[in-house]
Amino acid sequence: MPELAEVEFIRKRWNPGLGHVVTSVRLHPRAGVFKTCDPAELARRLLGARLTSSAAAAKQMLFRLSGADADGTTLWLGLHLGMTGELSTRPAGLPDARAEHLILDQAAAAHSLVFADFRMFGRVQFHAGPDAPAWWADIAPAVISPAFTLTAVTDFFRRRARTPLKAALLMQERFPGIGNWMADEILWRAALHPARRCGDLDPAEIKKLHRETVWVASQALAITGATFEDPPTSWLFQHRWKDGGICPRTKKPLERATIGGRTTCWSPARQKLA
DNA sequence: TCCTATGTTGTATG
DNA sequence: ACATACAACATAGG
Repeated sequence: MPELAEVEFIRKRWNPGLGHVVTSVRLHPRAGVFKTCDPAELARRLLGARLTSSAAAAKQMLFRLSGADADGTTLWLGLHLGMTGELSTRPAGLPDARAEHLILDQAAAAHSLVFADFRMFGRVQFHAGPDAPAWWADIAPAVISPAFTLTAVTDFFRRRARTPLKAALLMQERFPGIGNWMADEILWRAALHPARRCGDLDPAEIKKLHRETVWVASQALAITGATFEDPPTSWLFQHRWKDGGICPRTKKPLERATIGGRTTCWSPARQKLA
C-alpha cells in the first residue's frame, strides 16, 4: 500500500511515543521481516531505550532511540512497510494479534507501539552506534530536494536507454519513494506513454517528466502526507483502479496492462507511443 | 480455482 | 561490469 506520502503519514502514528521509554519489547519473529537484523539484539537494546525522534525518507521510516546503557548509545530502528505494513498505537495490556511482529510497550504513556504486516514484505532494520547506518544514509536524495535535478534524470535515462519509463520511475535509486500509483500519475500528467523507452525522450519531454515528478510528490505529501486523505478526483489516482475508468482530462477510456512488471494505467488519448 | 494486490531482491540472460 | 527481465517472497480477498 504505502508510497512516499503514505509512509510519511504512517510514520507519525508513533508520535505519541516520542519522549517515552520502552518498558517491554515483544517480538514475533517470522521469516522475512527480521531477516536483516538480529531479533535478540534488537529486543535487548530497545528495552529501556527512549524514543527521541522519527523521520521518513522514500519508503523507509527511521525511529531513533537513546539506549538504556550508560552512554545512551544511539539506536536506529528502521521500518519498511512493504506492501501491507502498518503502524499503530493501542492501549497497554491488549493481547498481540496475528501478523504483529514488533510491539513496544511504553508504560508511562500506557500504550503500545505496534508494527504489523500480514504479508511480510516489510522489513525491520536495526543499528546501534553514533553514525547513521548505510540502509538510512544511502537513500537517494528526495525528489522534492534540490539534489533531484534535471541533469540527474537526464543522465539516468541515458544509461537506462532501453528501459520503459514505467520501470524507470519505480527505481528507488533515482526516484526514491515513487511507487506504482505515483509513477502512473506522473506519466499521465507528463502525457508520456508508460512503455516509451527512457532513451527515446527529447529534452523537453524529460523536463516535463522531471517537473511532474516534483509536483506529484509535493502535492501528495501536502495532502496524503498531512491528512491521509486521497488526492482529488482531478487526479488519475481516483480513476486508475476501477474497470471502465475514464480519464479526467480527455473523458476517454483509460487502459490497463502490465508494463515494467506492474499493473499500469494510462490514458491512450493523451499518452501516445510514437 | 484463479487472479489480483500502492514492494523489493536475487538470479538468469543479454 | 552493466543493463534488463522476471520469478520469488506470503497472504487475503474478489
